[in-house]
Amino acid sequence: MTDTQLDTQIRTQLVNHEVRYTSGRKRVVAAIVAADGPRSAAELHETLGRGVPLSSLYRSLSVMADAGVLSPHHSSKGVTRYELSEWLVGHHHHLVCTSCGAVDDIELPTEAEAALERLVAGAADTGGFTSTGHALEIEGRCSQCT
Amino acid sequence: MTDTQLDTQIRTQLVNHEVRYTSGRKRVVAAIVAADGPRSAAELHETLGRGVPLSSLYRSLSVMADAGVLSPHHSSKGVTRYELSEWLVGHHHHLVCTSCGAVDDIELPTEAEAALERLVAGAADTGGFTSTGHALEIEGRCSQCT
DNA sequence: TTCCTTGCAAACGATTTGCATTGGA
DNA sequence: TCCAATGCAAATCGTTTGCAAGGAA
Repeated sequence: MTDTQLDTQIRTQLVNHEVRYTSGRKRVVAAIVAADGPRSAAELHETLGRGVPLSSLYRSLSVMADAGVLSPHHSSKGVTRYELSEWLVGHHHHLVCTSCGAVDDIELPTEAEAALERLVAGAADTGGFTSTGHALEIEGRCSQCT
Repeated sequence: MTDTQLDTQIRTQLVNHEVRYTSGRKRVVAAIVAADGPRSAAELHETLGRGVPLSSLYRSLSVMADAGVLSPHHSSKGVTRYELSEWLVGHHHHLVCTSCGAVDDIELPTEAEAALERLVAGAADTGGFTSTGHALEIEGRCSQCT
C-alpha cells in the first residue's frame, strides 16, 4: 500500500510513540481525512461499514490521540469527536449546528485569525491562567437543519 | 423567601414555560450563581451537600435548560456543565484548563468583543450555514495545574 | 519470538427514565 | 384539587477494560 505524504507523517509520529500504523488504523485515519470535520467513534463506525468493531475504534482513536496524531473535540452531548491534529492539517475553527450537532471545519482569513490571536493574547493570562491555545465555535443551523 | 431580582427573572421565565421554581431548583440556581463558571451535575451535587439527589439534579438542570434559564456547555470528557443563560448574566467566554478540565468565565473588553463579532460575521454564513452565535474557548493551564 | 493490536464480552461512569409519592399553585 | 416535582431504583448510552487470539517487526 502506497503511503501518501500525510500517511508518512502520521506513521513517523506513531512510530516515535512506539505505536503501529496498522491497516485498521489507516482506515480510521482515511475516514477522518475524508470527513470535513471531527467525527465520533459511532459516526466512524457507521462509515467504516462495521468492518472495524467499536471497541477497536475507541482504542485506535485514543492511542492515536495520545500520540498526537488526532485531537479530541467535545461539542454535542456526551460524544467525543476526533480530527487530525493541527500540525497535520493546519489551524482552524468549527461551525457547530445547534440542531443536529454536526460539526464542520472552517478556516479564518489570515487577517481575521491574526486579529483573533491578538485578542486572545490580550484577554487571557488573567489570574494565574496561562493560555496555550484557543478554539472558536461558530454556532448556528447547518444547511440540513434549516 | 425573598426573591432577588435575578430570581424574579428566572421565576417568570420558568412560569412562562409551565415550570415551577421550587426550593430545590432555587438551591441549584444559587449554587450555579455562586460558581464562577459552568458546573456539572456531579459538581453541584457535591456543593449542595447531598441534599439534592442526583436524579433530581439532572432533571432540574434539563428542565431549566429547556426553559432557557440555563445553558449547557460541553468541554471535558463526557460531562455537561450548566451555567445561567446569557440573557441573564451577559455574554462571555471561557477559560478551559486542559489539565483538570475546570472552566472559568471571562468577559472580553468591549472593543475585543466587537472585533470578534465582526470577525465571526465575516467568516460564517458559508455554504448554507446560518450563524446564530459564537463561543470562544481559551485553552491553557489554570493556577492549580501549573 | 516478542510485543503490540484486535475482538468479544463484561465493566464503567454519566445521564435518563418508570413509577409511586410528595408538594405547590 | 390537580398536575408538576421528587426519590429511588432500574435502564441507557457512550466509552473503557480484561483477557485470549492474531499480526507485525
